[in-house]
Amino acid sequence: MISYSSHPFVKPDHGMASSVAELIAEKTDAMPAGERRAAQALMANYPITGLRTVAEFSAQAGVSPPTILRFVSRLGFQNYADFQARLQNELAAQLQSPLSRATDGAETDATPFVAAAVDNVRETFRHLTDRQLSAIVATLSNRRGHVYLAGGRFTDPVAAYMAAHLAIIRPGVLHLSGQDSNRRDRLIDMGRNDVIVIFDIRRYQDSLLHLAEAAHKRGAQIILFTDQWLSPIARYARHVVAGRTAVPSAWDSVVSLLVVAEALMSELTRKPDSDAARRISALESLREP
Amino acid sequence: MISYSSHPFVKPDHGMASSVAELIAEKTDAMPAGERRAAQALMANYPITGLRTVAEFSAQAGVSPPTILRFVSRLGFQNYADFQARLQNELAAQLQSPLSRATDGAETDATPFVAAAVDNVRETFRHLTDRQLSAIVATLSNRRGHVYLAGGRFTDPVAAYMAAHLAIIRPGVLHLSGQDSNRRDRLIDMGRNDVIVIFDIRRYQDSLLHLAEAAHKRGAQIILFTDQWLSPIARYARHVVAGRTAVPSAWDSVVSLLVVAEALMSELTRKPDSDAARRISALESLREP
DNA sequence: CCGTTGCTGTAATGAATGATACGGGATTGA
DNA sequence: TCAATCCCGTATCATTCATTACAGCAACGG
Repeated sequence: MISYSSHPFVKPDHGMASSVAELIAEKTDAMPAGERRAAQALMANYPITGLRTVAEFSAQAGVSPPTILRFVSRLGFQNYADFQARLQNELAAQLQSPLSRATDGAETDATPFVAAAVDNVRETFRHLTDRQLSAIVATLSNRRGHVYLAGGRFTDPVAAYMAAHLAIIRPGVLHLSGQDSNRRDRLIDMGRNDVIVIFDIRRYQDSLLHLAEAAHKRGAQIILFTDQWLSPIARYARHVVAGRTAVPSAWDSVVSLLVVAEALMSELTRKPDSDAARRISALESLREP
Repeated sequence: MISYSSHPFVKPDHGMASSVAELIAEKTDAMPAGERRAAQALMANYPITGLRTVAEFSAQAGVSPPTILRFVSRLGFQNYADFQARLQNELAAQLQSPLSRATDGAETDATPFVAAAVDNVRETFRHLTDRQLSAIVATLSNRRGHVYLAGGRFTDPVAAYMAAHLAIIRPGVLHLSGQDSNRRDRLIDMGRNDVIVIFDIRRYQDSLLHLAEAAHKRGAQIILFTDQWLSPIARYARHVVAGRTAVPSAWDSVVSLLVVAEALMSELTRKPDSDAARRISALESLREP
């Protein structure tokens, strides 16, 4: 497919070690395990952790205080104070010119892949109206029937993810996992009040089409998550979410579909007539004692 | 409207002033001369000066150390440590979403949720170096052992998604689904050449920690996908991917972790010494005839 | 002009921090 | 498998830090 660069994950290279972050990136390979944990903890929320005390730093990294000191020493600093001074100077310089950094980040994304994924999400939501989303939320709120979820080869995990949340928010949620037999058996229970959420992106799977067809004949409402070229299931679907899936990769991306699913779960939980909060606390009390 | 769920960095409110800067603006008029000089010095390059020691702060303001402490006390803080903690928390919150301001000026995103998700993805990759990603790709390329994948309550689908792709790219891929017994049984097979990919975001699950611990003891390399607050598994991990998961929702978002996983799969497939292309076509010919 | 009040700096103290020496334990190579 | 090396954590030390007490000083009102 498209090869944007001979080197993987290319980012703009600012020369060598102009910042502590780059210094760490260079040397982290040649570090022992403990110091590498320190580096990872620091990079996880850079540079705040480095501004705290050695004890706090070490606690967050899960290592002993001396390991932190060895870590800064390996980076080339004479003592912890010098290290912190360097971080503070970087921070000061960064805070003084927030605009230049903001435009830097906004224009050139980390990698072509990330840029494409972000574009996909934005574009997906640009083509989704609030009315559509609200309608789907309303459909999923209907307590008079069950909600079934199913997906294809690569989208079934997305269905499972959505089912995991939905099962907490409301009762009667069932994830129809991979096996066709399992799906067929559940079909006989489907009726007019039921909803089935199907994820199907290219290459569209016949088994899902058959499932949708059968569910449709039984009167179930179909919510379809597909790509921008629309699965044939769209013919039977009550609601269609068309997400952008193209990325510079050999594989398609389901990120945009996942964001839509998460946004729906968020709204569903926020809904006034939803007793999600009560169910969550009830489930937690069931789990702990 | 928006309920930012319980958050490690959320701190007690010291009145109606939302930030220390506003607090100073309110009270600076009613201050004695020396303390006012302290306030001015702090505001001159906020908040760096407040993060230094009392002695340095006092030197920069041209007053004595006790004056700094009286200044802090007048702001309502009980001691200097509380004051610095508050400043650090503000800074952390500000650094966590530096791009949101940039998107404010440009195009406003469809919903706060989408904006947060996009920021999360960008921020996650800003903290991930090329070298880290390449190292993970290299680790996952090692054919001399197996690759196991496991996840928590909501992240297990992400593990499954990654496993679905990885199983096509290379042999020896195994998704350790939910059941602990299943996981325990597989542990005895793990050795020095094996890799285990674990997804664990808050609330961190003990079962995953035990799994990681055991795998680590057996010499397996751990690749950890977690949130920015770092699962305790980070202690045992060879590689740590710290994704941003905070969104204006009752649930956390795994979108950033998914994007990282997809980016890794993309690179892994593109790799020159990967026979992914051959495997893909071979598998397709197995399915169709 | 003097007494009072309030602000500020110097000095001393106890706590907490960064730094170091040492021994156990894991890892690596032969 | 064994030995050498390196790594890491516990315990300890010296230092620095924040904090408090106290005295000098200026400002203000009587």
